[in-house]
Amino acid sequence: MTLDKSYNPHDIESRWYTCWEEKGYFSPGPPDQSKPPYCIMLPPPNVTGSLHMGHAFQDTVMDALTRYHRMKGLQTLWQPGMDHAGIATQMVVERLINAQGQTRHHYGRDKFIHRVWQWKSESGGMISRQLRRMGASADWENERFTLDEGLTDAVNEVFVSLYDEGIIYRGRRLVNWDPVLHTALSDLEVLSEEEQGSLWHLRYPLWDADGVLTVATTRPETMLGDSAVAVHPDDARFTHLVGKFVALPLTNRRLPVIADPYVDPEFGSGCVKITPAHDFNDYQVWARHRRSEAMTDQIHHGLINVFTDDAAIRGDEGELIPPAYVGLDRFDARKKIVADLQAQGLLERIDDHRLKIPRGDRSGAVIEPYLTDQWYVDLTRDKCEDGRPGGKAKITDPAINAVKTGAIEFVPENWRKIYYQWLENIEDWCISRQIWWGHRIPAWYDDQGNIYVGQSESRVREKYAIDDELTLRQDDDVLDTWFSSALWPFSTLGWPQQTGRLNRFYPTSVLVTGFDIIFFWVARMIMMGMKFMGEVPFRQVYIHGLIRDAHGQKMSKSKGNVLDPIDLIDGIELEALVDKRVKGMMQPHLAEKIARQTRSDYPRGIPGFGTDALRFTFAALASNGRDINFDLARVEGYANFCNKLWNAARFVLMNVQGRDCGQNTLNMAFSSADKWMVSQLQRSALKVEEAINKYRFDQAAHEIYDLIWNKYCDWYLELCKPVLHYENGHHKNDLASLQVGTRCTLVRVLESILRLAHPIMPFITEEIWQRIALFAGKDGETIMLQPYPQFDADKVDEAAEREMGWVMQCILGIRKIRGEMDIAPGKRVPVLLGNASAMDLERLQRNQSYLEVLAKAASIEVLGSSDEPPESAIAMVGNMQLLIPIAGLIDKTAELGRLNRIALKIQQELEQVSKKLENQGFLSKAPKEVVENEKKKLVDLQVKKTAIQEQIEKISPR
RNA sequence: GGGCGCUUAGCUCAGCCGGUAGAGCAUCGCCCUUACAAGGCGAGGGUCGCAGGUUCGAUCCCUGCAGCGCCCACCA
Repeated sequence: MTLDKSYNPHDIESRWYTCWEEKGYFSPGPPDQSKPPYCIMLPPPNVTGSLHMGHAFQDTVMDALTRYHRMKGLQTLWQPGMDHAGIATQMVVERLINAQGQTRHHYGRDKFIHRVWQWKSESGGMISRQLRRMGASADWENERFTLDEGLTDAVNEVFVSLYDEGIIYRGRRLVNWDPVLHTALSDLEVLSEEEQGSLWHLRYPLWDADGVLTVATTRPETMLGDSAVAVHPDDARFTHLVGKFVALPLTNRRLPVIADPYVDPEFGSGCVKITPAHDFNDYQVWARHRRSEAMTDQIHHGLINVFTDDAAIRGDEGELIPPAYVGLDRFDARKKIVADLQAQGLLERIDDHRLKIPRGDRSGAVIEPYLTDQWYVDLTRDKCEDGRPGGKAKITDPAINAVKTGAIEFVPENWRKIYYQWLENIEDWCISRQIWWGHRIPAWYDDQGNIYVGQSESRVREKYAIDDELTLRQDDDVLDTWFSSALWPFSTLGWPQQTGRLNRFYPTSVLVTGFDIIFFWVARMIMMGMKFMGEVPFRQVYIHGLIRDAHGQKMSKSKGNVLDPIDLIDGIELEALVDKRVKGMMQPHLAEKIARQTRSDYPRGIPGFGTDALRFTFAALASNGRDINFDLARVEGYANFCNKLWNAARFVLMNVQGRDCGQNTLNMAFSSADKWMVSQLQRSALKVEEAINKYRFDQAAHEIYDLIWNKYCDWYLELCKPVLHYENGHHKNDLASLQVGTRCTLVRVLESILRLAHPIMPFITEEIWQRIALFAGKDGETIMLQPYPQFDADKVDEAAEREMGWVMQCILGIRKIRGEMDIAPGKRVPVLLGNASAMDLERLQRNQSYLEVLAKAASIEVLGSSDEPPESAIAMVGNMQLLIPIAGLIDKTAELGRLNRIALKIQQELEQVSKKLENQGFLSKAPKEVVENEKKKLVDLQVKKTAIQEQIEKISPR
């Protein structure tokens, strides 16, 4: 049972993960009714997806929380699963079959869906395998998929119930239409970017008079669907034309000139063409004027839709659309229309113009506002005046209140505001998609177009008493993927069945997610949770930042700066990394640049750091919810940290194996160092716990790092050495009696540290724990199920802390002189103590061996008040002087330089402090402790100053 | 147009209730000391974006400005 000479993450990680999973440690286990359960829902990744840095980070946080609470003894569930990701997945599979020269229409709906399922079973589970590599202790036995039977039941149940209540409705209006994917999208799936475009100034001739009215537009091709021209009511340039008509060029229609405050007189020509079927604003203007007398012609025409599903000019609007344009794609139509207008002298000019172009988030296609029938969730009840079916209050209200009342808490808090703003300005949610992969809308139609909504066709026939003779046809559309995601916190737990899991784990404890899906997902989960469970879906929402590269750039394929978490764990050769980064890159020059950059950034590829190092890095970088610049150097540093822990464990094992380390001894003696170490452990345990409770994983990680490296390794292990190896030193008798207590402390503190670090670094802590637990008097199958270290005030020992503080100051003082004087570390130096108090002498008595070993002191002599010390280098510990004689050891000039630097620093501080103390305002208004503190500082500095000054004089050449 | 955030060491970031600053990495010395050179010991490095204000005292609170970033929104 020894540890390998060096830390090798790879074999221990796969070994322990398999063991944990097989033994069922990830499942929640039996409930402890005395404590509340703890539950986290994994934000379901897309089945198409593979693990990226954002996931890896998020999973680290969730797993750390899960392991922490499990160790705290709570019944803990981390619910995993995957999302069917309708559009994304359909696109992936379509691309596959396109490569074989087929389209989904060759397959037909059923066969295509079958093909997608087949694809899912072949290559869908990659991300869950990768999650396991991250050490995720999720309840895999109950993994769910949004298209599972149970989840589909939940979706149908919710849909039907909201429909029956009038909250879901079907309506014909403008939607965001993706002409490439041929589907409607919700507002959220449309991203507007500023792009360079033009503003065309078009002349519309007056109908009954000479002259023209110039309209400015960014979309000249939609003019075929114009219904009016609008000006501002107060715009004196045009008041005489309001109520008159203009001729729509290229057609023989006349359009009314209307006045509407929507128009900005300052912009363009001050006249706007109103094209209600192709612009959301125009639609509203039109709606305001549709019943006016001027619009009489237009009522006859209705809304003129000029596009097909592909955004080409349509031919079925009769004579409204001139045949010359029919069938042209929108961008070709634009060119032809502009050219034709120009030929007729109706193009006044073209200005360069920057404008926002809406694009589909998946296809990148320019989105068209398009008039179609779609299904909506009503989120605006009290804002709309048209006659939608009645119902209760808006379902956004309880969602807003859940946060306002504090039932749900955002961490960090400021995301609340963003959440409110969005929910308060929301439009109805378009939930139907014209694709095949997803939950088919549970609505059926008869030949008359009547709508019947129910869980299934048979339920519908029953519910509406429809005869079997009557043919019903199910709606072809599927639901927005986010509709099913919105139900995730309760659908995965069994709803609509009232299962034990549902009762036990809903509401869940915390949702861990990125700010980018607050709207897509978080808000909708809260809405649906409040509606169907009558209770919040989670009590806290921890919002984390985005993972960027080391210099704050977003990671993206086209920038070639993407890191794959699995590569950081396993390592990757340079050539493989280059291949990966340029594969599928369309622009060759970009590929070349990325390849060059990659070769220079990672000349030897990326070494494998192991999962624990990666996880620790994520934890250490996770401060306060802001974006995270991921620096590879940090992982390297934390891999070294793992190695440090590993070697510390080796040291401990070497010293406790086969020896008495206190398992059977009752009355052990403990040294001050032992007590100090135990005391430090308490303080750290408290800080780590507080940090985790605040989601400050950076603070938790730093505390653990500091405890292990600085306190345990650098100080405590070194302090143990004189005791453990006393045979080689003096003070034999004193130290021998401490050996058992030291071994005991050594191994027990290590064992506690492992438990403390386990939520962040599960693998290395388990591996070591298995080897040392027995020596620490622990048994158990796994560290995973051991109790988390708890702060114990009784084990805080302030006396020991003071004493060790003194010891450390002595050691540091001597080391400082040694370091700055370049005295070889192996060389022992004599040390003299001047001006030592009785307390100093007592402490020396108890701790002399530490000074001898850790500071490499050859001898320690106490000077009497009348003794004249030799020329020495000096360091101060309180009022006591540590002196190292110069003779033969130290360069006098160098020591003088050092002393002068110290003197200067003291002088500066002294001036600051005395200035403060001379300030009457400070003395009278500052709190007493602060003043006292400054006074004490002043005295200390003066003592130090005098001693240093004397020393300078003493060794100065005269 | 509205909202949010950021600016601290060469780099990446902490910094609580206001008492004039810390970490990791990088840099520079000295060391292969029997856990660890993936290491040890030591050192240097900051006008806390700028300008005001409040205060005995401001990196911290307030106001303004500059720069950077993000989110939302219907100027054709």
